[in-house]
Amino acid sequence: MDLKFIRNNPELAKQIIRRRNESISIDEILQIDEVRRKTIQMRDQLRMEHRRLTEEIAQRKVQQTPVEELIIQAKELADKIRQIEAEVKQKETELEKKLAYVPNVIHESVPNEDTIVKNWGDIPKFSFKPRPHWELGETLDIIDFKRAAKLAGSRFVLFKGPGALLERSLINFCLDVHIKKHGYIEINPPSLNLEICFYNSGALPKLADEMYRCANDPFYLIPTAEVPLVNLHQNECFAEKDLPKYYTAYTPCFRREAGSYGKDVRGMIRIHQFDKVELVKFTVPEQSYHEHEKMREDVEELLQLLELPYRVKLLSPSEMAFQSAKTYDIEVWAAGCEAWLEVSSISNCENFQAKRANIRVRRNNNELEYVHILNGSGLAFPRIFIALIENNQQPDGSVLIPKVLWSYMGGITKIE
RNA sequence: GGAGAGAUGGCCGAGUGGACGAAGGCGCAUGACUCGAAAUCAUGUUUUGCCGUAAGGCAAACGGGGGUUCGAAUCCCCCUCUCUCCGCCA
Repeated sequence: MDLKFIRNNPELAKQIIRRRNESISIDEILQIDEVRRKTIQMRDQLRMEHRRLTEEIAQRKVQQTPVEELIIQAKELADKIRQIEAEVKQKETELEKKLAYVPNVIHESVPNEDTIVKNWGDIPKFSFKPRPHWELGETLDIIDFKRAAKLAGSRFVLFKGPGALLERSLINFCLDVHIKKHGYIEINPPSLNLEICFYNSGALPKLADEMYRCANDPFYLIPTAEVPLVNLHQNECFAEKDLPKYYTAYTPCFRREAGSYGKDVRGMIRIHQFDKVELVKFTVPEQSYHEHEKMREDVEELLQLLELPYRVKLLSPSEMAFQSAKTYDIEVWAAGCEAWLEVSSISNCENFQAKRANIRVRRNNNELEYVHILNGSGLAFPRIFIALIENNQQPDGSVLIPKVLWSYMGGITKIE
């Protein structure tokens, strides 16, 4: 929601804030905006007068008639303008600060409660009690939490031998499907990004506590490749024929998990650094919901190829990310933890990020318009790794590798 | 890290204090000419904010920020990025 939207639809804006469980005050914003506009009018009026004076001075200089009196007048005016300019700037800053906390609109198809819209695959049955990944990983010597803790403390993981290979294979497999089959362009971006990029994508200011910040440099570690991918085209203007644009990137993702001390403490369901392949699309507005469904299919296809049972959840407004207008979460079943793990979140952010990052499209009719930007995980790995080894474990403690990964695993079909 | 050069509209490129939102060229759009096209000619061709139902009006912007001045693309300071050279390094 931008300022104009709020100004034209104050009641709707308030309703959206309520439904999303946000707390920013629309009335306060409108109040500041009104003062701001009045001040701008005053400023522009004075500037006009000042300009007239300046032009008069220039003319008189040419005609060599005296100008001292005019200069004194202009000087006074200039002082006054400087004052009012400062006021305008102050109001604008104040307003900007508030607007930074205004979330995106909600798409009409979003329900009030989280809704499961699809189930795929059968939950695996076992003749024995399936073990969780932290046990399996230790027995197979492919995950080492103790040594990871030596390096980085709790909530970090370290893959070893075939485990490291499996993680790497998963990454490559996902990238390859997106690149070769779905037409995404691979990007390998910096993992440290400038503050402005986080603001543009919607991570800042809201999630400041969730991110790692560099002490001596103006960077944050990215919590997702959504940040660099969305910002690739910062301050750019597409030609309509160049859209849609599909990007994918593998990056490590860093999250402080500040608000989740008691949650998912065992294993690697929730860790500070994890691998993820991300998808981002830039589209014209009228295509974005179609592209949103397509992106979801792209992600689902990976899970089907990996033979992991999953369900698709359409999120309610209070569960959606700040920048998203509509989000699907995809969750896989992990037999050892006996839980559905979120492995992808697929969002249409409409023009929210495009407005912040100033990314537009020159339409065929020559008009300028903000693009729509979508993002989705495809996929988030340690959790895929978890589901894979937990679901594919055998009575003897070994783990079968799905067929699609064999070539990536150098022919290994089983970890034992 | 040190030294130097640069950043102007969709692109190239001029502009060292007032007549510059910005010459000239290219590109693009529309029109004329043409059976049609090319060439040629003519006209047009940035964005943002504020006011206005609209037509339109006003203001701002020459990498970003600050300063000098009645007046800044032009002078001064800081920053960013690009290029060249030196140092260092996977």
